[in-house]
Amino acid sequence: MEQLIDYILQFGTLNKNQIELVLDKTTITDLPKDAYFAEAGKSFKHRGFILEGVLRICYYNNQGEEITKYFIEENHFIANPYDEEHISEYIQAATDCKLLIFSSKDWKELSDTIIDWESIINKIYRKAMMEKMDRRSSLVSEDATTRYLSFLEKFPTLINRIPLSYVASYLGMTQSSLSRIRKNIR
Amino acid sequence: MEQLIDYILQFGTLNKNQIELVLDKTTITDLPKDAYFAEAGKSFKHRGFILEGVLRICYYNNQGEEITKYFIEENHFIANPYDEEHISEYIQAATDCKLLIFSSKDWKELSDTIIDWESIINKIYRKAMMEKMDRRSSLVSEDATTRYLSFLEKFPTLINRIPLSYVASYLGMTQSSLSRIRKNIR
DNA sequence: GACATTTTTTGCCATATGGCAAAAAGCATA
DNA sequence: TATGCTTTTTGCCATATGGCAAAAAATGTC
Repeated sequence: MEQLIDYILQFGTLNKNQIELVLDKTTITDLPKDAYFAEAGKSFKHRGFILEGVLRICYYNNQGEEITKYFIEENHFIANPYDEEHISEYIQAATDCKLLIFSSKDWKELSDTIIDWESIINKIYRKAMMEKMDRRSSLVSEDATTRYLSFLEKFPTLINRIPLSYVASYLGMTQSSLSRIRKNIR
Repeated sequence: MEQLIDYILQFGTLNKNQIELVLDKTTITDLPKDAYFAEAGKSFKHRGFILEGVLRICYYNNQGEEITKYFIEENHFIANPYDEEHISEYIQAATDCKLLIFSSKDWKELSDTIIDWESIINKIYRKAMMEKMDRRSSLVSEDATTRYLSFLEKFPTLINRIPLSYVASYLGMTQSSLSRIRKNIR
């Protein structure tokens, strides 16, 4: 579980006891590919940290198409982005994942016990949101080929591990267009 | 300045003294259309709150095109989204604006004095980021006409107040395409 | 290895959007 | 109102992307 601590310590400091406390609260879990970590409309208050694998946030747009809003990578936290009782989107394992889970009770205990916890988590949250925002933003202003190439740069190992349809909906193009783009690049 | 307080109180509670303190720290300023509130590469540590008007965040992409990343509306805070010493984008008045400004020193004082300040601000920040993220996200998966129509819904009064070029770059299309779409809708 | 199932690629053609330059419209100022 | 400047619209044509269905390839299961 060093991974988790290493990651957190990039954003603030914790002493030995605090590190113990955090580790104490985690439960390690496997989430197989395609399984949901959270489902739209259901209660979702726990938190997770990805040790291995990639998850995706997705929803259905007005035309009923499934859209991948963003991917969450290894060494990132998973939380309800709206910080509400229920979640409005799906959080699904895009590959087999190994996660650390915090129950909402344990998480609250961490906030109450570790003085800087909230502030550290907020730094992490901000950085993560801005990253996703920027990525999304550049998707709007580039052509399809450029979008795909930046995807490859950002997620170099992902393309062979998840269905193309996820990538296509993330990049805002149809799967056949994506397939043609891949052909042209070869 | 009731606007500011009303807005903050949606996210937490402040007592009379705390409200006084916050108001004490604000300076009211006019920012004329096209003026910059912050410029890429420069130091940017102060904060603002928009009483009237709309600002936009923009940057230049790899092809040197100016891209509007998002708009910040009335009754929202303006801050360096990366929370760093320097800013990497431009924050520009899209219309004449009336702002409340907090110096970075004053802002820090608020954090140090008002126990819940950070937590309130974080809630505000999260909500704002998620809104922008969602908006951006739907831009990727819709066709140009739909994107324009949702823009009109989200910013009903903006279209006649700012150059079409800002809107086009925000929506990820050329200005001539936007112009043609407008023609078709009429 | 053979089969069923899922995922990816391809062909054909329709449509949407882009690029560029000129015209038109709008706006400020004298 | 005339003038110059900026913004928006338009025409013409090129190109990119979508839609749909079938074929091909990959994957899992017995």
